[in-house]
Amino acid sequence: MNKDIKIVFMGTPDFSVPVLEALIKNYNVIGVVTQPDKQVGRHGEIRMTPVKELSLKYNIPVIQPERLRKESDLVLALKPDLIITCAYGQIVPKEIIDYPKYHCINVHASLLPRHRGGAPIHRAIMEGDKETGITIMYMDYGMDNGDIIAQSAIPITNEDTAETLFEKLSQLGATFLIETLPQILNGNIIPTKQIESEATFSYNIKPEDEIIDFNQDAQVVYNQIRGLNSWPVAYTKLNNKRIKVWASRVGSGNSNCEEGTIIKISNEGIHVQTKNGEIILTIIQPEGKKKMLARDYLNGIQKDELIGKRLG
RNA sequence: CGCGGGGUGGAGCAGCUUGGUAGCUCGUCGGGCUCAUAACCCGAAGGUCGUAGGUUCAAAUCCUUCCCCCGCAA
Repeated sequence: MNKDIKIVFMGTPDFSVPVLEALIKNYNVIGVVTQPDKQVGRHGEIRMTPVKELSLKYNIPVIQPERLRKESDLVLALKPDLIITCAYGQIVPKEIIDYPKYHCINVHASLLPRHRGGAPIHRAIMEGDKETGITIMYMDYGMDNGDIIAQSAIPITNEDTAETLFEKLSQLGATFLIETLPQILNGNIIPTKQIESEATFSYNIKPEDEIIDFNQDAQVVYNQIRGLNSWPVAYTKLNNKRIKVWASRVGSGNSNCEEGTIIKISNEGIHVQTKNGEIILTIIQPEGKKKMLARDYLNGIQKDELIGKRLG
């Protein structure tokens, strides 16, 4: 392996970890850039990013600029020959992109130019895509718009959730990068431009994206629920209290009730009317409770009072 | 000291205000009905009510300590 090429890795969440680990094992990673540690949880503990944790384990120096734009010299001081980014979370400034001899390479979790942006995995499922994949590309100054080096596609099954797809893609990202990197370094690959007219953006999940809209087809509701599992999890409201919905199934029942109405309860869960049929909520989490089978939830309440109620 | 909900047999809950035989819906086990069943009927096992202390003749219930789980906000 090419141990004399000095690589700087930039990444932040769990998704980036397998990619970084693969790099560390095969190449010479001289530094890691990740987001600053931040307060998290109820007690305001400070937690380091998953990428930082891994870096410390391998004794690799970590840089955590608050604003990379203003602290880019910290990165340049490492004199990287190659920079690899993967879900870093900040815009990489021009002076960094232009610096390394072997350029900046980004590992992105979609088949670009589809799903540029910060939430490609969630949105691929929410939009009902049948396939997605990993794109390895040269970074340019815009958002995920650089030239494509290589792509690897995988199917999205109807049972995939954001979590299962995250897992698959982050493993694929790692192996595919290691597989592709030698050819990149040898100059054996001719990058291709992205077709701008086919570009779509997958913005980060906004709070309102988490609210279940029953006024859509059951499959769309289903896609939303699995697309937000296991983070941040879709929710609706019952009696003005939040209920997260972790899992659901498109049922075969139907009624002429208004969308969002609970039309039936069964061993399987809570049947709710959508625009074109029912969705069965199977795993839920009422405010203040742990997540549980809808069936268990139903054991603890007066079932009759639920039928006919509206969610949302 | 950011706001709030909660810890009761294996699961989900009620009971706590107005202290005094442990309740409900499931699950499990046994039996019955049935061609059959996740359905129905009968029966059984299983809980020192998160922890420590206090008040009381008596505490799941009232007071205090601590531990743990969770929702929101950041």
